Parts: sequence; structure tokens; C-alpha cells
Amino acid sequence: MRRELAKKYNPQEVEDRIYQFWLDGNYFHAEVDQAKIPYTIVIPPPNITGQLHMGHALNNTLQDILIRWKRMQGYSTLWLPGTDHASIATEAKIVEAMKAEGLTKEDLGREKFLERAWQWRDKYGRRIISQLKKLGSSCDWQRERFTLDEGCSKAVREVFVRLYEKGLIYRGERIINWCPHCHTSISDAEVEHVESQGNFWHIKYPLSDGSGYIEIATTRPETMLGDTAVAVHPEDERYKDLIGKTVILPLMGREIPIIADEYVEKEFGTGVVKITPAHDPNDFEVGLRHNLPVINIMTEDAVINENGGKYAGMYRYEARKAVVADLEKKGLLIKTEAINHNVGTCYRCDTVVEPRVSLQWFVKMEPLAKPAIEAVKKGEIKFVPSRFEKVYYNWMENIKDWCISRQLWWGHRIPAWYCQGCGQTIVSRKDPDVCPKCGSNNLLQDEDTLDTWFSSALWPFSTLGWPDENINLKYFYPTNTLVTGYDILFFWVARMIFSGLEYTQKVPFNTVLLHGIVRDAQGRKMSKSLGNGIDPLEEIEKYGADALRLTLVTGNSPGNDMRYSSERVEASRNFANKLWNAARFVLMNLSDYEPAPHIPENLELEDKWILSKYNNLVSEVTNNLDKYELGLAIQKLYDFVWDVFCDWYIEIAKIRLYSEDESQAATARAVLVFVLDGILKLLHPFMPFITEEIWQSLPHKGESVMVADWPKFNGDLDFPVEEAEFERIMAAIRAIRNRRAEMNVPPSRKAKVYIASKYIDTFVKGTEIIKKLAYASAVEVDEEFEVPGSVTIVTDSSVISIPMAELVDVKAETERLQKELAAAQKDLEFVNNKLNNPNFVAKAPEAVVAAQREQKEKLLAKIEMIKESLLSLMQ
RNA sequence: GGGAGCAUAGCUCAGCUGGGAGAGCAUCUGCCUUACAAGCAGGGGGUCACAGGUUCGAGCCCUGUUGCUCCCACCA
Repeated sequence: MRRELAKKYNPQEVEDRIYQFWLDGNYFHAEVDQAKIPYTIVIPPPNITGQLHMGHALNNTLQDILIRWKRMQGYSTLWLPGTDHASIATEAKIVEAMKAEGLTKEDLGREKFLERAWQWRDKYGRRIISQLKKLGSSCDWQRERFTLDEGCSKAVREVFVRLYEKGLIYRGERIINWCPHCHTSISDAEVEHVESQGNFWHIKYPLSDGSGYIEIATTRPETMLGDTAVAVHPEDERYKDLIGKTVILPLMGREIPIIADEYVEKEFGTGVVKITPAHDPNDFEVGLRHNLPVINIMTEDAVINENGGKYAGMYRYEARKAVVADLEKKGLLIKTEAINHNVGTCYRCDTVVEPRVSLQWFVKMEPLAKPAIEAVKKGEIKFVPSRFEKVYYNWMENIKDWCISRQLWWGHRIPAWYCQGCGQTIVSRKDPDVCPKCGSNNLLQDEDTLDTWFSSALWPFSTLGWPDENINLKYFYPTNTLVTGYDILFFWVARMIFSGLEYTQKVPFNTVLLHGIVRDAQGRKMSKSLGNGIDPLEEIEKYGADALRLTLVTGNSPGNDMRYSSERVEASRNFANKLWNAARFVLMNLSDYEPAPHIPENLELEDKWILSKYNNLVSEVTNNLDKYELGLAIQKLYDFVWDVFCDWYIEIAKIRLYSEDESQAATARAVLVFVLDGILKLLHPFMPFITEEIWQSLPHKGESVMVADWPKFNGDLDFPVEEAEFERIMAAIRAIRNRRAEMNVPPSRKAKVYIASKYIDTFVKGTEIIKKLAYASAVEVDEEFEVPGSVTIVTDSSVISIPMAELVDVKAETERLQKELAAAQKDLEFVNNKLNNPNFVAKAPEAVVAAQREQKEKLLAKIEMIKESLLSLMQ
């Protein structure tokens, strides 16, 4: 039974039902099928703390389009979903929630805290998954994974042990970025540099021998409490004599040396740098070179500790003020200079990070980066757009060791144990019972967990069962396309590449499709603090998931940001409604026994025209998708549906549908069904819900459009000659409509139309169409006509006369025709200039030259026709 | 300091390997034509930032300039 379609498309009524239908049909599930070629995408796992935002919506729309398309093309298509435990973000949220109960992490203890974390995960992990479903994502939910699940954890542990055994993971006292708010170390990539206003304080450091002072400049005066030297450039004439002498560190009274190091820039500041090895990465390096003591002056909360003398107990900024005030009191402050400089902040909480020496675990990056660079250079991995390859190289080539330990509880605990007996470090795949060196059973596991991105880096293969050799991994890995925002190129993409190469000896994916950021209508980044975020779920509620998806893909080109505005989503909604109504029209004209989509016999000119157009559309859209030009693909589909199919073909088809000739009507119906069926297939990846709903209502073969065959170019539908022929009719119709509109003739006022052309057959065939679409009461076709007192219109292939004596102003008509003549002559001149240019004829491609020649013929004919019309007008 | 992107209609943006510039929205005119007023038909509107160059031909390729945006970087 065919359902009556509502007058307006109502997505709320359709979407959940259709999604359930797909789930029931198990269409999302991918099997290992040796008869098919695999196509795999792993989802960028959303954080379990997250709510679906526009970035997710864009990201998953793009993935779903590719997945649905490939599935229809017959690949065994796996879209592997899952979520990320997001250690810092999640832990912060839980801690915050506990605060409301007056609890801290420490109150609860590690075990109880983790219990809460898992509860959190169960609750909010579900939420984001259900939101992905609302969008229409055709993920294989049976394979859903979580970065902290058993399999992923096994992979993480395996990797850690392997790297440790290879010497690529080490533990050491290094300077790292410390976030006093999140209370953990973070990696270099996790530090955001924000320009901010600060001061450059110029301070006197008195020489110990009382012979004067040297001037240093700093933006962080409180760190001077931990200074262990002052450095100048070895070649700096100004200070050469002072090298080897000492200064008395103000406020602390410590005697510290003046050293020479190339790191100091003579030109910058005063040319003298205070050296605080414990709190500045450069100073740390200098300290190592010169064997300087490292004095840590801050606690984990960025409060000055006992090493900071009388400033102990002050928060870093408080101490800064106090230090400056004391210096001033003592006359040691020379000047305070306002400057703009970059301050490192935590990417999660925006707190200013504090460089700090501490004992952490690191991954040695250089040996891992090399093959990762090679793989892209050799083309084993392609970036779309390719310009990001350069960004990638730049990062990889300058990479530093990766700090992977975090002082958090929510995450993969570092599989390292320390023997309390002999101090041995044990890193192993299985939890050790006794120390292999001394036999002591007094072992303590490292308290820290791993950077979230450490597990994300393994995602493409840990989710497929690695490290266990298994059929899924063999079949679906390496994955094909990775779709993600350019903003996590370093965090994630780069790390997956070196991880894949190191552990699986294969690239994790062949293509990286990078998209931009979804901004608000004014081009601002959507953010919580600005409150300008648009909730995709609300948009789905209001306009439908298909409209949202369409909005996100229309006009979108890889790597570029886009703006989201209500105007754009409304346009998308309108398109969905247009398609809906086109389908409704087709449907209401079908019989109850309409055969499945097929190409009928006895095709008319207009049928061949649209079939040929459709056929070309198929190859163009497929071609665009092959090149990841999703925005271009949907643009072509949009134009075809609205302009070609609705505005022309449906209107034309009405003639036969409403005629007495049932065989003619049947042909028109069959072509309508065939083309609409094709449109629905081509549109399905973009607008899955509405296309499924319509497709089910139409005559169809198979269970679901989502597993229908993707259309292919069909030589039987290629009618270039008929296409051109039909275009002549269209040109005539457009010309007539145009003139009538200019003269304000209402459609209700029909007029007889005389068409003079050498293409008599064509226009005779087009008679009924012209009558309907050009508001003609009758159409006569001949080689020539004399129609006195008529409006004359000239197209490339015809002279059209419409007798409307009372509307005709001979003078105005003459002027208009003369204008057209001039325009045509100018065009001809332009074409002639080209054709008369021997270089053009010799060097331009043949097709281009031929097109110009054809154009010339057309113009010559047109000019001739205009001249004749002018002559007859004057009579 | 290095690198990248953008600059095209009033607005937001497409424009694939170079062959006389497109869409949506907005605007104007006329239409309730039995699929759709979330619609139909038609119109107006662009020195493709600027200056050079390559080419028979440049929005597209090259060089430079200007403006905006972003990324990276240890200049205290």
C-alpha cells in the first residue's frame, strides 16, 4: 500500500522511524566479506563529557556521506564508532561535580573516584551516541568501542611495554608544562599561546664585589627566587669582563655566577638573562650545560614553596607583586615597561601554565617521526587539502619528546612498578608480583596515568583487535579515510600516523580529509563563553537532520571554515521540501500497479533530454565524491533536482500525464519514476532520511535505498544530440517568457506563437511543450513567417513572432532589435578575433576551436535573423 | 621570527586539469498555473583586492604590494 504523502515534509514524523528501520535491517553492520573490497572509517571518538556540537555534526555528516556512498557502491563498509575517555576533561568535570558535595578526589580515594568516573561514563557516553544517531550516522554500533575498554587498554599496555623495551619510552626529571588548575603535566601540543599584556621589569643584580650591578629584564619576576645564575652572550663586549664573576641575587641574598652562553641574544632586552632552571625550558637547558643547581620554588598549585624565602605561601601573582614592590623599595627596580607577549595556557582550562621541573614519562619522538614523515612524502597518506602536508612536515620535523604521564586518575595507569626493596623499575605486560631483580614483593605501581592522546593514537587498530592478529584487523585495516578537523592535526592525526607505522608497520589510513570549523553567522568561533553556540539537536528538531546535514555540506570545501546561519538551514529545509513535493507529485500520478524503475521504450525528445542530463549527473557527482568534493557534488544534485527535474521535466511531463494517450502517459510516468529513483540514490548519502522515506513510497526493488546500487554511467542513456535539440526548445521558451514578462503580459493571457526556424522537426516536436510553458494558445512552425504587428524574438536557432498588436510599439521594437543586433555583432567580433588569430587556431585545443566555430555559425544565423526581423518590422 | 589561508554580486560563499563569471539569501516586477507561496516566471546587480609577468587566452599559473584571519616558534 502506498502512503499518501503530507503536503509539507515533516522530518520529526519520519526520522526516528526510519532510523529504527535501518537498525532493524542491520544495514550498518559490516562483515568481513572476501568477495567485497573493504572500506573503513574510524570515527574521531567524541569525548564522553561532550554534547554533540556543530563540529561533531559537520565531522559526522562528512563521514556518513562517504560511508553511505561507498556502501551503495558495494564495498564492505565499516564505520567504526566509539568514545574517548578524555582524561583531563572528564576528570575535571567529575571533580567539579564532587565539589558541590563538598568532596575532593583525595577524600574519596582513587578506587572510589574511578567508580564514579565509570558511572559518569555510562551516563554521558550514552548521550553522545544517541545524539550521533539523531544525525543519521550509519555506524556499525555492534562494534562500538571506548578508549578505556578492555581491548583498547590491552593495546595501550602493549605499546607502552614495547616502546619501553625499545628504549623509546623513558622516565626522567625534565621541565614540563604544568597546569596548576588541572593539577597535571600537559604536553607541548596542549599548550596554547595567547597574546596578553604584561610587563617587562628591569632589575638591578648587584655584583658581589661591589663594583656595580648588571641589569636584567624579566616578565616573571617571581621566578627570580629560583635563579641560580645570570647569563650573557660570550661575545658580548659589554659584559665580557664580568663572565666568571658573581652577583648577589636580590631579595634572596644568594651569590650566583655570571655565565656565558650562546643562547643569550645580545640584541634583545638588556642582553643579560636571569637563569631559573626549574621554571623555564631554556634556562633548564642552560642549567644542564653549566651544571647549575635546580631550585624549584613552586608547589603544584603555583604557590611559592619553602625555597622562596619570605614569599613562601603566596600565589604566583601575589608573589610577583610582592617581589616587584620589594625591589622597588630597595631601589633595585630600574623601570617597568609594558609589553605584549605570548603566554602559554592550558588548552582545557585556559589557566596560565607554569613550566616546572618534575619526574615524568616521555616518548622519544625522533625515531618515530622519521618514518611518519616518509609515509606522507611517498604518498602513502594523502591529505585533503594537500596544503596541510606542509603543516604536518613542519610539526613532525621539529618535534620534541612527548610528555605522556599525567597526574590524573581517570585514564590508563602507567604499567610501571617500583621495587621498594632495590629501586628497580618494572614495566611489564602482566602485573608483576615480585621484583625480578631482588625478589621483593614490595612493589608500588606508578601513580600516574597516560595522556588521553596516547590511547587515541592507537584508535585505528586498537579498535580492530590489535595486538591480536585477527581477521577483522586483516580485512579492515589499514583504514581508508580519516575525517577530522584541522585543529587536531597534531594532537591526533600525526600521532596516529607514527603509531600505526611503528606498531602495525602500516599507515593507519590512506587519506586524511580535513575540514574546518563551523562558525556562527558573524564568523565567530562558537564558544561557551560567548554563548553563540548553535545546538545541532535543536536544529534537527526544528528543520530536520537532512536539512542540517545539507547545510553543513553545501558550499563546504575541504580545510575551510564555514559559517552557520538560519538563512542557510532554511534554504536546505526548503530543498528537502521541494524534493518531497516532487515525489508527492510523481506519486499521485502513479497507478497502483506501477512497475519498478526502468527505462521505457518510445522515449520522447524530452525524455531523452532528461535521461541524458541525469546520466551525466551520475558521472559528475561520482567523480566529485571520488575527489572529496562533497560541496560540489551536492550543488550539482541541488541544481538538477530543482531546476532540471522540477522546473522543467515535471512541468513538461504533465502534458502527457494528463493526456488521453495512456501509453504516452505511461512512458512519462516511467521516466519520472526512473529519474526520481536515481535522484534519491544519489542524494541518499547527503539526505538519508527523506530519501529513504520517499524511496519506500515509490515503486522500488530491494529493501532500502541505503543498500541500493549506486548509479553508474549508462551508455544507453547518452543522448547528446537530443540534448542539444531540446535545448533549442528551451531557449525559445525562455525567450518568450522573458519578452512577456518584460511587457507585463500575465500568464492568463495566451497568445499564438509563430516559430520560424530551420529546425522545423524540433519545434514541431516541441509544440505542446511550448504551448504549456510559454503560455501559447497555439504554435506554428515553418521556415519563415510574415506576421505583421508582432513582437519578435530571436534566439540562436529561431525567430519567434507573437502577434500582440496592441502591445507593440514599432519604434521600441525596432530599438530593441537594433540593440540585440549590436550585441550579436559584438559577440561575433569577439569570436572572430579569436578565430582570426593564427596562434589561437594553432595552439588552442581542437574542442575549444570547434566550439568557437560553432558559436560563430550561431551568431551569423542570429544576426541574419535579426536583420530580417528588422526589415519586416519596417514594412 | 617562520608558514598557511582568505580577498569574486548588497550578504554568505562555490568556481574541479587556464577557454567570455555561478549559487543561496536579499532586492525589484508579474503570478494563489490542481506537487510545492518553504512556491512559479522574469529582472537588476561583479575592473574576480591592487600592480606587474607567463600565455593565443588568466578569477584560476608566477612575482610583488595591501588588508584580514589562522597555525607554528624558547627570544628572557
